[in-house]
Amino acid sequence: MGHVEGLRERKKLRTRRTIAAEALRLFAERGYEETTIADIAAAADVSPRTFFSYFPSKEDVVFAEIDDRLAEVAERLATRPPGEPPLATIRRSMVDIMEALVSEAGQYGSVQIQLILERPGLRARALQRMTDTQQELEEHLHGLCPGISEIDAVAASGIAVGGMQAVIVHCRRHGYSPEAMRDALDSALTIVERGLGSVAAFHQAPVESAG
Amino acid sequence: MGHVEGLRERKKLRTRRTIAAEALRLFAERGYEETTIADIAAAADVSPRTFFSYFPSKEDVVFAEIDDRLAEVAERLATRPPGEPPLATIRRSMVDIMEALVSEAGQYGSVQIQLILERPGLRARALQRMTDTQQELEEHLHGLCPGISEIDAVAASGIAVGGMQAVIVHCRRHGYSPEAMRDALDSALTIVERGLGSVAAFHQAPVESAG
DNA sequence: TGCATATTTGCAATAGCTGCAAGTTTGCAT
DNA sequence: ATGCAAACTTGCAGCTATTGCAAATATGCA
Repeated sequence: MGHVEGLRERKKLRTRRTIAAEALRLFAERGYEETTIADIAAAADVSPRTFFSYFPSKEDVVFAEIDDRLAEVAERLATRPPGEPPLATIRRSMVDIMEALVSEAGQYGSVQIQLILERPGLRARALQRMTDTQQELEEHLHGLCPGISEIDAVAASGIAVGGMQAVIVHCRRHGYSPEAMRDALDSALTIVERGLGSVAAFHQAPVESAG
Repeated sequence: MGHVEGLRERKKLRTRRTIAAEALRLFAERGYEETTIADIAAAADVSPRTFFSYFPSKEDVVFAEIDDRLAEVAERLATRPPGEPPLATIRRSMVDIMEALVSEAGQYGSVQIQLILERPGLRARALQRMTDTQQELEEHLHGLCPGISEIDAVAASGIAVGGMQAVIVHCRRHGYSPEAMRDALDSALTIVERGLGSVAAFHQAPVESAG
C-alpha cells in the first residue's frame, strides 16, 4: 500500500518531510508566531509559494506527523482480529488514536504538543481532527455491531472519544507521567465501557468481513 | 448582575449588537468569505478598526449570540436546586449547553449553525467553545460529588459533552426535526448516565452550597 | 463649563493565502 | 538517446485579516 511509488513520489515525500521538520525546528527555536512562511520556505530550500502546495496552511504543518499516524490508525481500524468483541475493538482503537495524537515519539519530541496546548488556534485544529477520527470510528461501529442504531453508533463514538480527549488534555496540562496517564485513560475507559455495555447491539456477535 | 451599567455601557452593548447583526445579515446574503471586515464595519457604521475592539476576529462575530447564551448557562450551572442528584444536574446542564449551542431562536434564524457546519474554521471554533464549557462542568462536579477523583470528574464531563456533541452534529447534518433531536439526545444521555452511574462518587449526597 | 478618561479612528505595516502564467523537471514512449 | 506531455516549482501581484500607534472625539463627572 504505502510503498515507493516512483522517484517523483519519493522526492515529494522527502520535500514534505523537510518542510515539516524545518518548520518544527524553527517553531521550537523562535516560537510559532515568530516564524513566517518565508522563514520555513527558506530553511527548507523551496519558494514560499511552494510551501502551500505541500500544506494548506501554516497550522497544518504542525500536524504533519500526527496526520500520518492518524491515517495508520484508520487503516488498523479496518483490520480487526476475527472474533474480537466490539468493546475490545473500541478500547483498542481509543488507545491507538490517543497514542497517535499525543505520542512524543517523533523526531522533534513534543514540540507539537506544546504548541497545540498553548495556541488556541492549534487546539481547535486538534479538536477538529479528533472529531474527524470519531466519525470514522462511528462508521466502523456499524460493521462491528450489526443492527446498531444510527444514534447509538453516533453517541457511542462521541462518548468514547470525548472521554478520552478530556483525560488526555488534562494529563498533558498537569504533566502526568506516561504511567499515570495510562492509568487515567484506563479508568476513563472503564466508565465508557459501562455505558456502552448498556446498548444491546454491543453484545451481538460482530459481522465477520465477507470474503 | 447584567443590568444597565450606565449610558456608556449601554451604547457599547448596542454597537456590539449592531455589528453582530449586520455581520450575520451580510453572511447570509453574500456568504462568509465574500464579506469583508470593511463591509461589516460600513454596514454597522463604524470604522474597520473599531470592529476589532468589539470582536477579536471575524470568526468570533459568528458566536456573539451563542457566547451570550453560554454565559447564562454557566451562571445557571452554579445555581442548582437544593438536593438535586448529581446525575440530574448533569442531564439538566447538558440540555442547557446544547440548547445554547444550537438554538435557532436568535434574530437571524440558523445562519450561524449553517456557517459553523460548513466552514471548518468555524467548526473548530465551536468545538473549542464546547470543550471550554466542558471544563466548567468539570469544576462544578467537585462541588456536586464530594470526593470525586480528579480523573473521574474529567472523564465524566468529557464523556457527557462528547456524547452530546456528536449527537447534535449528526442531527443537524441530517436535518432531524426538533422532536427527533430531543429523542436522540435522550437516548444518548441514557448511555452516558449508565456509565457515570458506575462511579461511586455520583451516588454520594451533593454538597449543599455553604452559607 | 472643563478636565480626565474612555472610545473611535486613520495610517501604516505585517503576514497568511490565492490565482496566474512562465520556467523547470520528470516519466515515458519512440 | 530524444522529445513531448504532464507534473512541479517559482515569482509576481493582490486581497484580506489583524495589530500598533498616535491623533481626534466623545463622555461622565466635578
